[in-house]
Amino acid sequence: MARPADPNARAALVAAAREEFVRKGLKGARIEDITAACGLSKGAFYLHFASKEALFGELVEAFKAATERLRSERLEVMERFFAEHGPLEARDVTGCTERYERFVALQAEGDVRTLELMWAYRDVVAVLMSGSRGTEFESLAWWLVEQEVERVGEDFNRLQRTHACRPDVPAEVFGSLIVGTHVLLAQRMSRMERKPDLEAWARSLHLLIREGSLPKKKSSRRPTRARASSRTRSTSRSQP
Amino acid sequence: MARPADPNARAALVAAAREEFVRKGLKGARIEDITAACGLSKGAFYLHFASKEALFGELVEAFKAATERLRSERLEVMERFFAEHGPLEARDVTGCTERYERFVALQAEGDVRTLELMWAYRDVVAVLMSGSRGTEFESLAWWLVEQEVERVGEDFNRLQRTHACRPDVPAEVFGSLIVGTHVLLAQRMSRMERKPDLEAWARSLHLLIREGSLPKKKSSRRPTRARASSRTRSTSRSQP
DNA sequence: GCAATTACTGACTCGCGATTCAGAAACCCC
DNA sequence: GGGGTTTCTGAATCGCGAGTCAGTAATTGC
Repeated sequence: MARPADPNARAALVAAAREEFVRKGLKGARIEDITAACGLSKGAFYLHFASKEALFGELVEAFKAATERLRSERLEVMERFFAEHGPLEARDVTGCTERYERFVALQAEGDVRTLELMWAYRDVVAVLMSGSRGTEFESLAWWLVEQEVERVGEDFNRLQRTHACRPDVPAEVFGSLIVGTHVLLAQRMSRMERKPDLEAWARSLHLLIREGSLPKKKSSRRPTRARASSRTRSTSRSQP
Repeated sequence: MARPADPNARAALVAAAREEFVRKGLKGARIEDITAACGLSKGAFYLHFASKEALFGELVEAFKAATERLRSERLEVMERFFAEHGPLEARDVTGCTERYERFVALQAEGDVRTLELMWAYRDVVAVLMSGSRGTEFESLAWWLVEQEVERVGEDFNRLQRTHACRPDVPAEVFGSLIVGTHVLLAQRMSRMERKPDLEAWARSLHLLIREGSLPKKKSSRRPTRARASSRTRSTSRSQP
Protein backbone atom coordinates (compact mmCIF):
# COMPACT_ATOMS: atom_id res chain seq x y z
CA MET A 1 0.00 0.00 0.00
CA ALA A 2 1.18 3.44 -0.81
CA ARG A 3 -1.28 6.02 0.41
CA PRO A 4 -1.43 5.80 4.17
CA ALA A 5 1.84 7.65 4.42
CA ASP A 6 2.75 11.00 5.88
CA PRO A 7 1.08 13.65 3.73
CA ASN A 8 4.20 15.74 4.12
CA ALA A 9 6.76 13.17 3.20
CA ARG A 10 9.41 15.64 2.13
CA ALA A 11 9.59 17.39 5.48
CA ALA A 12 9.60 14.06 7.26
CA LEU A 13 12.52 12.90 5.15
CA VAL A 14 14.47 16.04 5.94
CA ALA A 15 13.90 15.54 9.65
CA ALA A 16 14.88 11.89 9.53
CA ALA A 17 17.92 12.71 7.43
CA ARG A 18 19.16 15.31 9.91
CA GLU A 19 19.05 12.69 12.63
CA GLU A 20 20.83 10.09 10.57
CA PHE A 21 23.45 12.58 9.47
CA VAL A 22 24.26 13.47 13.04
CA ARG A 23 24.42 9.82 13.98
CA LYS A 24 26.45 8.55 11.04
CA GLY A 25 27.86 11.47 9.09
CA LEU A 26 26.96 12.31 5.53
CA LYS A 27 28.58 9.29 3.93
CA GLY A 28 27.64 6.91 6.70
CA ALA A 29 23.92 7.69 6.62
CA ARG A 30 22.15 5.21 4.37
CA ILE A 31 19.21 6.30 2.30
CA GLU A 32 17.34 3.17 3.23
CA ASP A 33 17.62 4.02 6.90
CA ILE A 34 16.36 7.52 6.33
CA THR A 35 13.34 6.41 4.38
CA ALA A 36 12.68 3.54 6.73
CA ALA A 37 12.47 6.02 9.60
CA CYS A 38 9.54 7.64 7.74
CA GLY A 39 7.93 4.35 6.88
CA LEU A 40 8.91 4.72 3.24
CA SER A 41 10.92 2.67 0.82
CA LYS A 42 14.26 3.60 -0.62
CA GLY A 43 12.85 4.55 -3.98
CA ALA A 44 10.54 7.15 -2.48
CA PHE A 45 13.54 9.20 -1.53
CA TYR A 46 14.27 9.98 -5.16
CA LEU A 47 10.81 11.38 -5.68
CA HIS A 48 11.77 14.24 -3.40
CA PHE A 49 15.51 14.66 -3.75
CA ALA A 50 18.02 14.03 -6.48
CA SER A 51 20.46 12.53 -4.00
CA LYS A 52 21.58 12.45 -0.42
CA GLU A 53 23.97 15.28 -1.15
CA ALA A 54 21.17 17.35 -2.62
CA LEU A 55 19.18 17.08 0.59
CA PHE A 56 22.16 17.98 2.73
CA GLY A 57 22.99 20.73 0.27
CA GLU A 58 19.67 22.40 1.01
CA LEU A 59 20.38 22.36 4.71
CA VAL A 60 23.87 23.69 4.15
CA GLU A 61 22.61 26.47 1.91
CA ALA A 62 20.20 27.60 4.58
CA PHE A 63 22.94 27.51 7.19
CA LYS A 64 25.41 29.30 4.98
CA ALA A 65 22.90 31.99 4.15
CA ALA A 66 22.03 32.50 7.80
CA THR A 67 25.71 32.59 8.72
CA GLU A 68 26.54 35.13 6.08
CA ARG A 69 23.61 37.28 7.01
CA LEU A 70 24.68 37.30 10.63
CA ARG A 71 28.28 37.93 9.69
CA SER A 72 27.50 40.93 7.55
CA GLU A 73 25.10 42.28 10.13
CA ARG A 74 27.78 42.05 12.77
CA LEU A 75 30.28 43.74 10.49
CA GLU A 76 27.79 46.48 9.78
CA VAL A 77 26.94 46.97 13.43
CA MET A 78 30.63 47.48 14.17
CA GLU A 79 31.05 49.87 11.26
CA ARG A 80 28.13 51.92 12.42
CA PHE A 81 29.31 51.95 15.98
CA PHE A 82 32.73 53.27 15.09
CA ALA A 83 31.28 55.72 12.60
CA GLU A 84 29.03 57.14 15.29
CA HIS A 85 31.33 57.01 18.26
CA GLY A 86 34.83 57.13 16.83
CA PRO A 87 37.49 54.62 17.85
CA LEU A 88 37.68 53.27 21.37
CA GLU A 89 40.66 54.49 23.34
CA ALA A 90 42.41 52.88 26.23
CA ARG A 91 40.73 55.30 28.62
CA ASP A 92 37.30 54.21 27.44
CA VAL A 93 38.12 50.77 28.64
CA THR A 94 39.85 51.62 31.89
CA GLY A 95 37.28 54.26 32.67
CA CYS A 96 34.44 52.15 31.44
CA THR A 97 32.74 54.96 29.60
CA GLU A 98 29.27 55.04 28.18
CA ARG A 99 30.42 54.17 24.66
CA TYR A 100 32.48 51.30 25.95
CA GLU A 101 29.43 49.95 27.72
CA ARG A 102 27.54 50.28 24.47
CA PHE A 103 30.26 48.50 22.59
CA VAL A 104 30.37 45.64 25.02
CA ALA A 105 26.61 45.26 24.85
CA LEU A 106 26.72 45.09 21.08
CA GLN A 107 29.34 42.39 21.11
CA ALA A 108 27.40 40.49 23.73
CA GLU A 109 24.27 40.57 21.63
CA GLY A 110 26.18 39.46 18.57
CA ASP A 111 27.73 36.54 20.37
CA VAL A 112 24.45 35.29 21.68
CA ARG A 113 23.05 35.45 18.17
CA THR A 114 26.03 33.46 16.96
CA LEU A 115 25.40 30.80 19.56
CA GLU A 116 21.69 30.77 18.72
CA LEU A 117 22.61 30.12 15.11
CA MET A 118 24.87 27.29 16.20
CA TRP A 119 22.02 25.81 18.16
CA ALA A 120 19.55 26.05 15.29
CA TYR A 121 21.97 24.33 12.96
CA ARG A 122 23.89 22.28 15.47
CA ASP A 123 23.33 19.11 13.48
CA VAL A 124 24.50 20.69 10.23
CA VAL A 125 27.53 22.13 12.00
CA ALA A 126 28.42 18.79 13.53
CA VAL A 127 28.17 17.07 10.17
CA LEU A 128 30.14 19.75 8.40
CA MET A 129 32.86 19.63 11.02
CA SER A 130 33.35 15.94 11.33
CA GLY A 131 31.07 14.03 9.06
CA SER A 132 31.65 15.45 5.61
CA ARG A 133 35.11 14.17 4.81
CA GLY A 134 35.35 13.23 1.15
CA THR A 135 32.23 15.06 0.07
CA GLU A 136 31.74 18.30 -1.77
CA PHE A 137 31.10 19.98 1.58
CA GLU A 138 34.40 19.03 3.07
CA SER A 139 36.10 22.37 2.67
CA LEU A 140 33.15 24.51 3.59
CA ALA A 141 33.49 23.98 7.31
CA TRP A 142 37.06 25.24 7.44
CA TRP A 143 36.24 28.06 5.10
CA LEU A 144 33.57 29.25 7.50
CA VAL A 145 35.87 28.78 10.47
CA GLU A 146 38.64 30.76 8.81
CA GLN A 147 36.23 33.50 7.92
CA GLU A 148 35.03 33.74 11.47
CA VAL A 149 38.54 33.65 12.89
CA GLU A 150 39.31 36.53 10.61
CA ARG A 151 36.30 38.59 11.57
CA VAL A 152 37.00 38.17 15.27
CA GLY A 153 40.68 38.84 14.67
CA GLU A 154 39.95 42.06 12.84
CA ASP A 155 37.70 43.37 15.57
CA PHE A 156 40.52 42.57 17.95
CA ASN A 157 43.05 44.28 15.73
CA ARG A 158 41.06 47.44 15.56
CA LEU A 159 41.03 47.67 19.33
CA GLN A 160 44.73 46.93 19.47
CA ARG A 161 45.49 49.80 17.12
CA THR A 162 43.86 52.28 19.46
CA HIS A 163 45.38 50.64 22.53
CA ALA A 164 41.98 49.54 23.75
CA CYS A 165 43.25 46.00 23.85
CA ARG A 166 46.44 44.29 24.93
CA PRO A 167 49.02 44.38 22.16
CA ASP A 168 51.02 41.30 23.05
CA VAL A 169 48.71 38.66 21.62
CA PRO A 170 48.40 37.90 17.92
CA ALA A 171 44.90 38.43 16.61
CA GLU A 172 44.78 34.99 15.05
CA VAL A 173 45.41 33.30 18.37
CA PHE A 174 42.60 35.33 19.83
CA GLY A 175 40.38 34.34 16.92
CA SER A 176 41.22 30.66 17.33
CA LEU A 177 40.34 30.91 20.97
CA ILE A 178 36.87 32.28 20.33
CA VAL A 179 36.03 30.19 17.33
CA GLY A 180 37.54 27.00 18.71
CA THR A 181 35.36 27.34 21.76
CA HIS A 182 32.26 27.99 19.67
CA VAL A 183 32.97 24.94 17.55
CA LEU A 184 33.49 22.70 20.55
CA LEU A 185 30.29 24.01 22.11
CA ALA A 186 28.40 23.34 18.88
CA GLN A 187 29.61 19.75 18.96
CA ARG A 188 28.32 19.45 22.48
CA MET A 189 25.00 20.97 21.49
CA SER A 190 24.55 18.37 18.78
CA ARG A 191 24.47 15.76 21.49
CA MET A 192 22.06 17.65 23.72
CA GLU A 193 18.38 17.09 24.08
CA ARG A 194 17.37 20.53 25.29
CA LYS A 195 18.73 23.92 24.47
CA PRO A 196 21.28 25.02 27.05
CA ASP A 197 21.41 28.51 28.50
CA LEU A 198 23.31 30.12 25.68
CA GLU A 199 23.33 33.52 27.29
CA ALA A 200 24.98 32.04 30.32
CA TRP A 201 27.62 30.40 28.14
CA ALA A 202 28.27 33.61 26.30
CA ARG A 203 28.41 35.48 29.58
CA SER A 204 30.96 33.09 31.04
CA LEU A 205 33.10 33.23 27.96
CA HIS A 206 33.08 36.99 28.04
CA LEU A 207 34.04 37.16 31.65
CA LEU A 208 36.99 34.91 30.96
CA ILE A 209 38.06 36.45 27.73
CA ARG A 210 37.27 40.14 27.92
CA GLU A 211 38.87 40.80 31.21
CA GLY A 212 41.88 38.90 30.09
CA SER A 213 42.23 41.09 27.07
CA LEU A 214 42.03 44.43 28.81
CA PRO A 215 45.04 46.64 28.25
CA LYS A 216 47.24 46.26 31.29
CA LYS A 217 47.22 49.91 32.26
CA LYS A 218 46.48 50.62 35.86
CA SER A 219 44.65 47.37 36.03
CA SER A 220 41.84 49.48 37.39
CA ARG A 221 38.76 47.75 38.58
CA ARG A 222 36.14 49.02 36.27
CA PRO A 223 33.46 50.45 38.59
CA THR A 224 31.13 48.17 36.94
CA ARG A 225 29.00 45.28 36.02
CA ALA A 226 29.46 41.59 36.13
CA ARG A 227 28.73 39.67 39.19
CA ALA A 228 27.14 37.62 36.55
CA SER A 229 24.99 34.99 37.95
CA SER A 230 21.28 35.41 38.07
CA ARG A 231 20.83 38.40 35.82
CA THR A 232 19.61 37.24 32.48
CA ARG A 233 21.71 39.51 30.44
CA SER A 234 24.78 41.28 31.48
CA THR A 235 27.90 40.41 29.69
CA SER A 236 29.66 41.36 26.63
CA ARG A 237 31.72 39.91 23.91
CA SER A 238 35.09 38.82 23.08
CA GLN A 239 37.13 41.77 21.99
CA PRO A 240 36.82 44.48 24.59
CA MET B 1 59.74 -6.83 -10.37
CA ALA B 2 59.49 -7.01 -6.67
CA ARG B 3 62.84 -6.42 -5.10
CA PRO B 4 63.99 -2.92 -5.98
CA ALA B 5 61.57 -1.49 -3.48
CA ASP B 6 62.17 0.40 -0.29
CA PRO B 7 63.97 -1.99 2.06
CA ASN B 8 61.75 -0.68 4.80
CA ALA B 9 58.42 -0.99 3.11
CA ARG B 10 56.41 -1.08 6.29
CA ALA B 11 57.65 2.25 7.52
CA ALA B 12 57.19 3.75 4.08
CA LEU B 13 53.60 2.55 4.03
CA VAL B 14 52.91 4.09 7.38
CA ALA B 15 54.31 7.41 6.23
CA ALA B 16 52.33 7.38 3.00
CA ALA B 17 49.21 6.35 4.87
CA ARG B 18 49.51 9.24 7.30
CA GLU B 19 49.60 11.63 4.39
CA GLU B 20 46.65 10.05 2.66
CA PHE B 21 44.66 9.93 5.87
CA VAL B 22 45.14 13.64 6.41
CA ARG B 23 44.20 14.35 2.84
CA LYS B 24 41.17 12.10 2.57
CA GLY B 25 40.19 10.85 5.98
CA LEU B 26 40.29 7.23 7.08
CA LYS B 27 37.52 6.00 4.84
CA GLY B 28 38.44 8.20 1.92
CA ALA B 29 42.06 7.06 1.71
CA ARG B 30 42.39 4.24 -0.81
CA ILE B 31 44.82 1.45 -0.20
CA GLU B 32 45.93 1.59 -3.83
CA ASP B 33 46.93 5.22 -3.44
CA ILE B 34 48.88 4.49 -0.30
CA THR B 35 50.81 1.63 -1.84
CA ALA B 36 51.29 3.48 -5.12
CA ALA B 37 52.96 6.31 -3.22
CA CYS B 38 55.57 3.77 -2.13
CA GLY B 39 55.91 2.21 -5.57
CA LEU B 40 54.13 -0.91 -4.44
CA SER B 41 51.06 -2.75 -5.60
CA LYS B 42 47.79 -3.01 -3.76
CA GLY B 43 48.42 -6.52 -2.58
CA ALA B 44 51.69 -5.64 -0.88
CA PHE B 45 49.79 -3.71 1.73
CA TYR B 46 48.38 -6.89 3.22
CA LEU B 47 51.82 -8.32 3.76
CA HIS B 48 52.35 -5.68 6.40
CA PHE B 49 48.93 -4.89 7.79
CA ALA B 50 45.71 -6.79 8.19
CA SER B 51 43.72 -3.80 7.01
CA LYS B 52 43.64 -0.05 6.71
CA GLU B 53 42.05 0.16 10.13
CA ALA B 54 44.83 -1.96 11.61
CA LEU B 55 47.44 0.47 10.37
CA PHE B 56 45.56 3.47 11.69
CA GLY B 57 44.93 1.55 14.87
CA GLU B 58 48.65 1.36 15.50
CA LEU B 59 49.00 5.10 15.12
CA VAL B 60 46.05 5.69 17.38
CA GLU B 61 47.42 3.36 20.01
CA ALA B 62 50.69 5.23 20.05
CA PHE B 63 48.86 8.54 20.30
CA LYS B 64 46.55 7.29 23.00
CA ALA B 65 49.44 5.92 25.01
CA ALA B 66 51.37 9.17 24.73
CA THR B 67 48.27 11.15 25.65
CA GLU B 68 47.55 9.04 28.68
CA ARG B 69 51.14 9.18 29.82
CA LEU B 70 51.13 12.95 29.58
CA ARG B 71 47.77 13.18 31.27
CA SER B 72 48.80 11.10 34.23
CA GLU B 73 52.09 12.92 34.52
CA ARG B 74 50.29 16.22 34.61
CA LEU B 75 47.89 14.91 37.22
CA GLU B 76 50.78 13.66 39.27
CA VAL B 77 52.67 16.92 38.98
CA MET B 78 49.65 18.76 40.33
CA GLU B 79 49.18 16.27 43.12
CA ARG B 80 52.76 16.63 44.16
CA PHE B 81 52.64 20.39 43.97
CA PHE B 82 49.66 20.65 46.27
CA ALA B 83 51.04 18.01 48.58
CA GLU B 84 54.26 19.99 48.94
CA HIS B 85 52.89 23.50 48.98
CA GLY B 86 49.35 23.17 50.20
CA PRO B 87 46.44 24.79 48.41
CA LEU B 88 46.79 28.11 46.64
CA GLU B 89 44.94 30.94 48.29
CA ALA B 90 43.62 34.11 46.78
CA ARG B 91 46.50 36.05 48.27
CA ASP B 92 49.03 33.84 46.52
CA VAL B 93 47.56 34.99 43.28
CA THR B 94 47.11 38.66 44.05
CA GLY B 95 50.44 38.81 45.75
CA CYS B 96 52.11 36.66 43.20
CA THR B 97 54.00 34.55 45.70
CA GLU B 98 56.83 32.19 45.08
CA ARG B 99 54.58 29.14 45.08
CA TYR B 100 52.19 30.80 42.71
CA GLU B 101 55.07 31.47 40.34
CA ARG B 102 56.03 27.84 40.64
CA PHE B 103 52.50 26.72 39.95
CA VAL B 104 52.22 28.92 36.90
CA ALA B 105 55.51 27.62 35.56
CA LEU B 106 54.36 24.04 36.00
CA GLN B 107 51.17 24.66 34.11
CA ALA B 108 53.08 26.46 31.40
CA GLU B 109 55.41 23.55 30.95
CA GLY B 110 52.53 21.12 30.87
CA ASP B 111 50.71 23.11 28.24
CA VAL B 112 53.71 23.29 25.99
CA ARG B 113 54.10 19.55 26.28
CA THR B 114 50.46 19.13 25.35
CA LEU B 115 50.94 21.26 22.27
CA GLU B 116 54.10 19.35 21.39
CA LEU B 117 52.11 16.15 21.55
CA MET B 118 49.50 17.68 19.29
CA TRP B 119 52.20 18.59 16.84
CA ALA B 120 53.75 15.13 16.83
CA TYR B 121 50.38 13.53 16.19
CA ARG B 122 48.71 16.38 14.35
CA ASP B 123 47.73 14.11 11.49
CA VAL B 124 46.26 11.48 13.78
CA VAL B 125 44.38 14.15 15.69
CA ALA B 126 42.99 15.67 12.51
CA VAL B 127 41.81 12.30 11.28
CA LEU B 128 40.31 11.37 14.62
CA MET B 129 38.50 14.67 14.84
CA SER B 130 37.04 14.90 11.39
CA GLY B 131 37.97 11.92 9.29
CA SER B 132 36.94 8.92 11.30
CA ARG B 133 33.17 9.10 11.10
CA GLY B 134 31.67 5.67 10.76
CA THR B 135 34.76 3.80 11.89
CA GLU B 136 35.65 2.09 15.12
CA PHE B 137 37.64 5.18 16.08
CA GLU B 138 34.75 7.54 15.82
CA SER B 139 34.07 7.87 19.51
CA LEU B 140 37.66 7.97 20.65
CA ALA B 141 38.20 11.59 19.71
CA TRP B 142 35.36 12.85 21.83
CA TRP B 143 36.30 10.54 24.63
CA LEU B 144 39.75 12.10 24.72
CA VAL B 145 38.30 15.58 24.44
CA GLU B 146 35.90 14.97 27.30
CA GLN B 147 38.69 13.57 29.41
CA GLU B 148 40.82 16.60 28.80
CA VAL B 149 37.95 19.01 29.42
CA GLU B 150 37.48 17.23 32.72
CA ARG B 151 41.11 17.39 33.74
CA VAL B 152 41.32 21.09 32.99
CA GLY B 153 37.99 21.66 34.66
CA GLU B 154 39.11 19.92 37.82
CA ASP B 155 42.28 21.94 38.07
CA PHE B 156 40.09 24.98 37.70
CA ASN B 157 37.68 23.74 40.33
CA ARG B 158 40.41 23.18 42.84
CA LEU B 159 41.50 26.79 42.50
CA GLN B 160 37.92 27.96 42.73
CA ARG B 161 37.47 26.13 46.01
CA THR B 162 40.31 28.04 47.59
CA HIS B 163 39.27 31.32 46.00
CA ALA B 164 42.36 31.41 43.85
CA CYS B 165 40.16 31.65 40.80
CA ARG B 166 37.02 33.51 39.86
CA PRO B 167 33.95 31.64 41.04
CA ASP B 168 31.43 32.89 38.50
CA VAL B 169 32.41 30.66 35.59
CA PRO B 170 31.49 26.99 35.32
CA ALA B 171 34.50 24.73 35.10
CA GLU B 172 33.18 22.98 32.01
CA VAL B 173 33.00 26.23 30.09
CA PHE B 174 36.56 26.92 31.07
CA GLY B 175 37.55 23.43 29.97
CA SER B 176 35.81 23.82 26.63
CA LEU B 177 37.65 27.05 26.10
CA ILE B 178 41.06 25.50 26.59
CA VAL B 179 40.43 22.26 24.81
CA GLY B 180 38.47 23.81 21.97
CA THR B 181 41.39 26.09 21.29
CA HIS B 182 43.86 23.22 21.39
CA VAL B 183 41.76 21.22 18.97
CA LEU B 184 41.42 24.09 16.53
CA LEU B 185 45.14 24.71 16.72
CA ALA B 186 45.82 21.03 16.05
CA GLN B 187 43.67 21.24 12.95
CA ARG B 188 45.72 24.19 11.81
CA MET B 189 48.94 22.35 12.52
CA SER B 190 47.87 19.47 10.31
CA ARG B 191 47.89 21.86 7.40
CA MET B 192 51.26 23.39 8.25
CA GLU B 193 54.58 22.59 6.70
CA ARG B 194 56.83 23.64 9.53
CA LYS B 195 56.37 23.49 13.23
CA PRO B 196 55.04 26.79 14.59
CA ASP B 197 56.33 28.45 17.73
CA LEU B 198 54.30 26.44 20.19
CA GLU B 199 55.70 28.20 23.18
CA ALA B 200 54.55 31.49 21.75
CA TRP B 201 51.08 30.09 21.21
CA ALA B 202 50.94 28.75 24.72
CA ARG B 203 52.21 32.05 26.04
CA SER B 204 49.56 34.03 24.21
CA LEU B 205 46.82 31.74 25.36
CA HIS B 206 47.96 32.06 28.93
CA LEU B 207 48.07 35.78 28.83
CA LEU B 208 44.53 35.85 27.56
CA ILE B 209 43.13 33.20 29.78
CA ARG B 210 44.97 33.40 33.06
CA GLU B 211 44.59 37.06 33.61
CA GLY B 212 40.98 36.74 32.76
CA SER B 213 40.52 34.15 35.42
CA LEU B 214 42.13 35.99 38.28
CA PRO B 215 39.90 36.47 41.26
CA LYS B 216 38.51 39.95 41.01
CA LYS B 217 39.84 41.15 44.31
CA LYS B 218 41.56 44.45 44.31
CA SER B 219 42.41 43.91 40.71
CA SER B 220 45.94 44.48 41.85
CA ARG B 221 48.61 44.56 39.27
CA ARG B 222 50.75 41.70 40.13
CA PRO B 223 54.22 43.22 40.52
CA THR B 224 55.31 40.89 37.96
CA ARG B 225 56.16 39.17 34.77
CA ALA B 226 54.69 39.14 31.36
CA ARG B 227 55.64 41.74 28.93
CA ALA B 228 55.77 38.60 26.93
CA SER B 229 57.28 39.13 23.61
CA SER B 230 60.87 38.20 23.01
CA ARG B 231 61.53 36.07 26.03
CA THR B 232 61.45 32.47 25.06
CA ARG B 233 59.66 31.25 28.07
CA SER B 234 57.63 33.24 30.42
CA THR B 235 54.05 32.39 30.69
CA SER B 236 51.90 30.03 32.46
CA ARG B 237 48.92 27.97 31.98
CA SER B 238 45.28 28.04 31.93
CA GLN B 239 44.01 27.85 35.45
CA PRO B 240 45.77 30.47 37.47
C1' DG C 1 -16.96 2.89 -13.04
C1' DC C 2 -12.87 3.90 -15.28
C1' DA C 3 -8.87 6.54 -17.05
C1' DA C 4 -5.41 9.60 -15.55
C1' DT C 5 -2.54 11.12 -11.76
C1' DT C 6 0.09 10.86 -7.73
C1' DA C 7 2.96 8.51 -4.39
C1' DC C 8 5.20 4.87 -3.59
C1' DT C 9 7.67 -0.10 -3.88
C1' DG C 10 11.54 -3.17 -4.12
C1' DA C 11 14.19 -6.12 -7.18
C1' DC C 12 17.86 -4.97 -10.04
C1' DT C 13 22.02 -2.79 -11.94
C1' DC C 14 26.23 -0.64 -11.21
C1' DG C 15 30.56 1.16 -9.62
C1' DC C 16 33.85 1.38 -6.12
C1' DG C 17 37.20 -0.11 -3.32
C1' DA C 18 38.69 -3.74 0.12
C1' DT C 19 40.45 -8.24 0.30
C1' DT C 20 42.25 -12.68 -1.65
C1' DC C 21 45.39 -15.59 -3.86
C1' DA C 22 47.87 -18.05 -7.38
C1' DG C 23 51.74 -17.09 -9.15
C1' DA C 24 56.19 -14.33 -10.32
C1' DA C 25 60.56 -12.08 -9.02
C1' DA C 26 64.47 -11.11 -6.28
C1' DC C 27 67.43 -12.73 -2.90
C1' DC C 28 70.10 -15.97 0.19
C1' DC C 29 72.82 -19.76 1.37
C1' DC C 30 74.90 -23.90 0.55
C1' DG D 1 72.91 -23.22 -9.86
C1' DG D 2 69.24 -25.00 -7.34
C1' DG D 3 66.17 -25.30 -3.36
C1' DG D 4 64.14 -22.40 -0.07
C1' DT D 5 62.54 -17.98 1.53
C1' DT D 6 60.89 -13.52 1.38
C1' DT D 7 58.51 -9.93 -0.99
C1' DC D 8 55.61 -8.41 -4.20
C1' DT D 9 52.09 -8.47 -8.31
C1' DG D 10 47.58 -7.83 -10.31
C1' DA D 11 43.55 -10.21 -11.97
C1' DA D 12 39.63 -12.02 -9.68
C1' DT D 13 36.24 -11.96 -6.03
C1' DC D 14 33.18 -9.81 -2.79
C1' DG D 15 30.17 -6.79 -0.28
C1' DC D 16 27.94 -2.60 0.13
C1' DG D 17 25.10 0.96 -0.79
C1' DA D 18 23.57 4.48 -4.40
C1' DG D 19 20.61 5.01 -8.02
C1' DT D 20 17.06 3.00 -11.63
C1' DC D 21 12.77 1.68 -13.20
C1' DA D 22 8.92 -1.26 -14.29
C1' DG D 23 5.15 -2.15 -11.66
C1' DT D 24 1.45 -1.30 -7.92
C1' DA D 25 -1.85 1.00 -5.06
C1' DA D 26 -4.57 4.95 -3.39
C1' DT D 27 -6.95 8.91 -5.23
C1' DT D 28 -9.05 12.13 -8.12
C1' DG D 29 -11.82 13.83 -12.06
C1' DC D 30 -15.27 12.96 -15.13
